[in-house]
Amino acid sequence: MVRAPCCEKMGLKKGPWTAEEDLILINYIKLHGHGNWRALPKQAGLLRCGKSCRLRWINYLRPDIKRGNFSREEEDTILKLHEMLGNRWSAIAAELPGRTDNEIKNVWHTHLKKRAEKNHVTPEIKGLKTDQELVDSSNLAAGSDQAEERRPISPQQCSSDTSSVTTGDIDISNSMCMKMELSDDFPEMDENFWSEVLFADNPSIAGDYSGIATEPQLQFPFSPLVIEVEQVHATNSNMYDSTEYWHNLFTRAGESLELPEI
DNA sequence: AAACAATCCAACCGCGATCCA
DNA sequence: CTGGATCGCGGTTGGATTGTT
Repeated sequence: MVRAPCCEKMGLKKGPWTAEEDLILINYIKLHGHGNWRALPKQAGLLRCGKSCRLRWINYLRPDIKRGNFSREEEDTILKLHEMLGNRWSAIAAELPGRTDNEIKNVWHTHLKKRAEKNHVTPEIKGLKTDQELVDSSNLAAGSDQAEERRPISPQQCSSDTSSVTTGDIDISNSMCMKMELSDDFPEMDENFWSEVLFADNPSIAGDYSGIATEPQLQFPFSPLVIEVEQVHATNSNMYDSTEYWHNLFTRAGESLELPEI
């Protein structure tokens, strides 16, 4: 059997996803689910192959995705699981809620591999091990040196443990992942934030995201959804990199609410 | 300030597994 | 049972960003 390569058909787009495409995909899956990835792009009106849509959803747009740096605990878990399972990223990801196999794979290759090699506890393991090997490697990992300093936070990434920014200012690490500290004139980030502020016109969308913005520091991974709220149809996604854009957006969102006394 | 190197990570590719007619 | 269609996984790539000289 000869398989036709993915996206072989002419006219299918490749490369980075635009905000509009993200929005189309999110809205389609919200309404119809994703029973058939192959058919999804055609039905949703996306010029992408199903594989690309699936990857984008799984690795980036899913509402339960946890963005930001990996905690020390998560990194240790990855090191231990990799010791036991080898490069079975999906199996490792299954033990880390909100993390994707792709993300774990990336963090392994960029940070943890070096750490493991430095500690001499994580030889490259391919495929399954025997039960006894699993026991042995687990014991080995449990006794490994975990006293290494936490690596510095990359300025490219947003994180739940970055130092706070000036009140009212917005720290944007990239267009899809921003973090801010609340100012006094900003709506409170509680479970109603998504439905009352960002999705006032479409409360059904808010439900899946209601748990995201409940911390004093808001983590905001879904810029396309904000775009929907603003009904902005930009052709240049670079505009979302603008600090001014986000500040104005949130200021306006706050003004639209009857805010409780803070 | 410019050039170059290093790093990061989203997205792609190919293949094996699984489903199903 | 067979084989086409689809899914899911792991490896890899390449553009963007950051750091260094």
